[in-house]
Amino acid sequence: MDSTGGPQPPRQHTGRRRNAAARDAILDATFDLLRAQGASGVTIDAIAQKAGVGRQTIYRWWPTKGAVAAEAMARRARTVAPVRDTGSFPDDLGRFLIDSFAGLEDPGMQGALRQLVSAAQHDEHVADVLAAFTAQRRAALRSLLERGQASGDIPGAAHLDLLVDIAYGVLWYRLLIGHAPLDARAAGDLAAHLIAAAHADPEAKAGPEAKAGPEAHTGETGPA
Amino acid sequence: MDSTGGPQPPRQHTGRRRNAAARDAILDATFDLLRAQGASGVTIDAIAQKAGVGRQTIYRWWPTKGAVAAEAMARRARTVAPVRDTGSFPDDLGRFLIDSFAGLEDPGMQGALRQLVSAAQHDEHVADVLAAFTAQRRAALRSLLERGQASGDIPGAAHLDLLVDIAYGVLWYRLLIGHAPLDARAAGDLAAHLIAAAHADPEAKAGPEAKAGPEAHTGETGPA
DNA sequence: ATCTTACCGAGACTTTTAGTCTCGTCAAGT
DNA sequence: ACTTGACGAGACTAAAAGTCTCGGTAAGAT
Repeated sequence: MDSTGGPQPPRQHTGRRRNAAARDAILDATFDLLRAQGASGVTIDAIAQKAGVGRQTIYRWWPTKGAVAAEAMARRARTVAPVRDTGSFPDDLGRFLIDSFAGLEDPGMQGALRQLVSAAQHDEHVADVLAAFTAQRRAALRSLLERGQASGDIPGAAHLDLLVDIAYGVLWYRLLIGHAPLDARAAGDLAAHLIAAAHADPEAKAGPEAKAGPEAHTGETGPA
Repeated sequence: MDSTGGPQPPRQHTGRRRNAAARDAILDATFDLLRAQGASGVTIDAIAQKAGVGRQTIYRWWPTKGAVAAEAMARRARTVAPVRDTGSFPDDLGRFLIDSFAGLEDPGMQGALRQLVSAAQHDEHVADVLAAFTAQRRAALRSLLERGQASGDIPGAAHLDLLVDIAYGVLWYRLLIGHAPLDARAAGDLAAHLIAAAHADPEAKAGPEAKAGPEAHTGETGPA
């Protein structure tokens, strides 16, 4: 525990300017608590005490506890799963998914991400952060798939958005339900599936009213 | 609101036997509150008042609030998405997915399921119910896919478990993030994808260490 | 140099809600 | 008739979010 900040490091005031050190201490303490003790350990009191900060200092800069936790998560989540370009699209795709899954190896990180989704369901601020984060990840994967289209590894007619949702759907579904592992083998299977599936005719024989008429979209994206 | 039970229907005691009517009233009230007001409206007080029941009566039969909510959800969720057998596997698969997505049309039901996942992350009883529910749904879809294998619509070498996770992964991912619709068109696209993907060689060209040997695991895959 | 402003840590305070405890009541089983 | 155990009601405790106030302190303006 205490991977970054100790319980109560002494710190100077900065007068009438916002204290960046206090801000960092709060976010670090929040992330550490989230990883170490799960959501139940993250209370405003605990954050304030671990960061060596008054509670009001937290509420001066964030509207709710969820907003603090969301920003603490988002700060760390940027470093995971870069898009690479080795020249081989299948390699790049497989590597991207393996990296994405490997970023979840730490049980603390798994728990933190689960809590992020959980909190997003009843805290608008968290929902915003989660939406932005997942959108950025989808965009990263989509850009990779578009490169695969350019190189001919994926046919131009493929439904890239569906492929992206399939990849992240499997990831989040297994993360939240926990019925199947998220290891390198799963990432490889998934990469193989995406490439193979894209090659199959995307306009293949569909179900009954698969090509549903204009009445299909109920009202764009649902609530939440 | 008040789709099933009114606020306070008078009810008789049953003496030293458990009152089944009280039990039903509690579960109905919980489900109605969940649909109508979301998770924030579901308090033990509100359930007890709406059901016309004492709070202790709730705690006599369920260990936590989450357990009540989970059982209330599970009671209703059984009716959705039956597996049909029309003789045409593609039709049956498309119909199953359309039914599954249609069960989420009601925004109240969407919210209720989101709350179920959310609560499962910090309540063991809810997690158990959610695991059992999702496992039952996966088994239903898997049995359908196995019939597709038997009929030759899906090759025998396909990874059925991955296909199942893809279908439910897309469903839950879109439900929880809310970036894309869950309508009949999406269900049709998904059904077409599953059939087309299964036809592509499942042992197709994979990523870098897709068929990972023992050394592929960077640092042992995490638990979960 | 002094004054004003705004942040800081601390802690008392309010409010909400989960969960416990107790009590008088009432009907089923003996 | 008597015992048992569920029932409705409500007081009670505990935990935690969020608000309010206070003395202290340093940056920036006069």
